[in-house]
Amino acid sequence: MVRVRFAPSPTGYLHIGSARTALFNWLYAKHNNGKFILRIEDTDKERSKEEFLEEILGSLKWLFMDWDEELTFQSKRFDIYKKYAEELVKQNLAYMEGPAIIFRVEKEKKIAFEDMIHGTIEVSTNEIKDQVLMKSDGTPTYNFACVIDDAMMKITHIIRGDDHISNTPKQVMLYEAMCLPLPKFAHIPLILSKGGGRMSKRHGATSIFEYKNMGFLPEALVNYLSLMGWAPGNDREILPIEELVKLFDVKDVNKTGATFDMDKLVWINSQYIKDMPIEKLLPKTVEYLKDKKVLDDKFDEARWTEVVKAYKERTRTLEDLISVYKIFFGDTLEYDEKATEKYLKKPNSKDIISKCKTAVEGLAKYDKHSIEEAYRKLAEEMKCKAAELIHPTRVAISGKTVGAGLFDMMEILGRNTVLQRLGKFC
RNA sequence: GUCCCCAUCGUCUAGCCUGGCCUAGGACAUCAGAUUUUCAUUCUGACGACUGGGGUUCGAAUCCCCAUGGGGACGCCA
Repeated sequence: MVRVRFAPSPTGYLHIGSARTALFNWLYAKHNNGKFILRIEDTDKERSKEEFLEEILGSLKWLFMDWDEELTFQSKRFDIYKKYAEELVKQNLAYMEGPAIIFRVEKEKKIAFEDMIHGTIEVSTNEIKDQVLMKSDGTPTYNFACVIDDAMMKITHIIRGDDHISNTPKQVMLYEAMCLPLPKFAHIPLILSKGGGRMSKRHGATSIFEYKNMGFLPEALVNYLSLMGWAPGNDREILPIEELVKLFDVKDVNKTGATFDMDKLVWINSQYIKDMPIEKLLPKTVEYLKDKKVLDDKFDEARWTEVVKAYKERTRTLEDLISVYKIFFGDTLEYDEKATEKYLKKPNSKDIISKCKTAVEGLAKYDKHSIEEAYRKLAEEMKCKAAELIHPTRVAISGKTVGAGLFDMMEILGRNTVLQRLGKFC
């Protein structure tokens, strides 16, 4: 039975890199019908905060990563670590230095381990100095607690970032000293930021919830993250999570660091928005607008449904929908300056708009087909292209040159609003 | 500095293990065309890479070595 773990330290929020590590663990567990377990590495009392834990768990849930079994907190296991450390002292494999307990490293030895991604990695113990196991304050060090916990939790595969490669020989020594069974290791490449160097708080947004805030769908983020250091083959890129579970194998993860590319994430997000059925997408848009405090008492679900249908093809992030909401539910419109200049302030603009207005007023039936028909007819009468009517109308009723199909927009807005907005430019 | 890891288009990657099918495939981005009432949609096309040098071999992106470049680790942080 495969048992993997994700072991965050609640000293900060969950960022892209850790989320990807968690995802690879989760995918590996699901693919093998194994368990995905969470261990909270909160040995640093000063820096560990409850709110960070909440944020980390919330982020994992948002990304569909459910975990098995109860959370393990290292802070509750100090006496266990101490017992193991004292045993090592008894065997003379470690020694006391004041209240601290330190592991004795024998020189001139080779420590080798098998990595599922990198193959054999070998290091001389000459590179490793004696290792602190228990600190003077009675808390265990990372490398020590990690080994004991992984063994006690019967973790079979340790999938973690490349940056832990140099910790591994130290841990292997401890496994051997305590006669604990060695798990399999897989060190996955780090995610790098644009300027080179690992993703960090300094380089752009890294908290998972920030991506939520920017209007990304968790489905899209999971999909994108899975493609950082791994590829399913057959040139496939858009894969639902079930498909990822089916195809993922940690052996196929590559060794090279991957640079995070926002453009591609945005593109994947747009694909998810475009292809998501309206029933599924709608609640997500509503929740997003609520979170953003954009949704107000003018909201009308039936109308919003029509809006989303009309716009989803060209929506890249949920954030795009904020300005769209304002067009359909706001009182005052924000006009794009260049657009007004081009379409509403020309000498003949007033004439065009008032003719359009008259045409809309004269409509027996108000729906997109009738409106279109009227516009085409009017263009014919005016001996001009329909586009010459359409562009000014679009700017007048939405403030923008871009958007969904004009006649869809007009139908959704309703005759009164359209007339009122056109009236401003006659 | 020492040790470790890595090296295919600007970016993510396929191919590498098991050398020939690679005049190196796909995607994002960029640019150009087409369609559309607009484009932030869609479709076409263009641009664009095996880091360098040595081997091994009839043959190397693929195997080996060196150099270079990038990343990581060297905490009583995790």
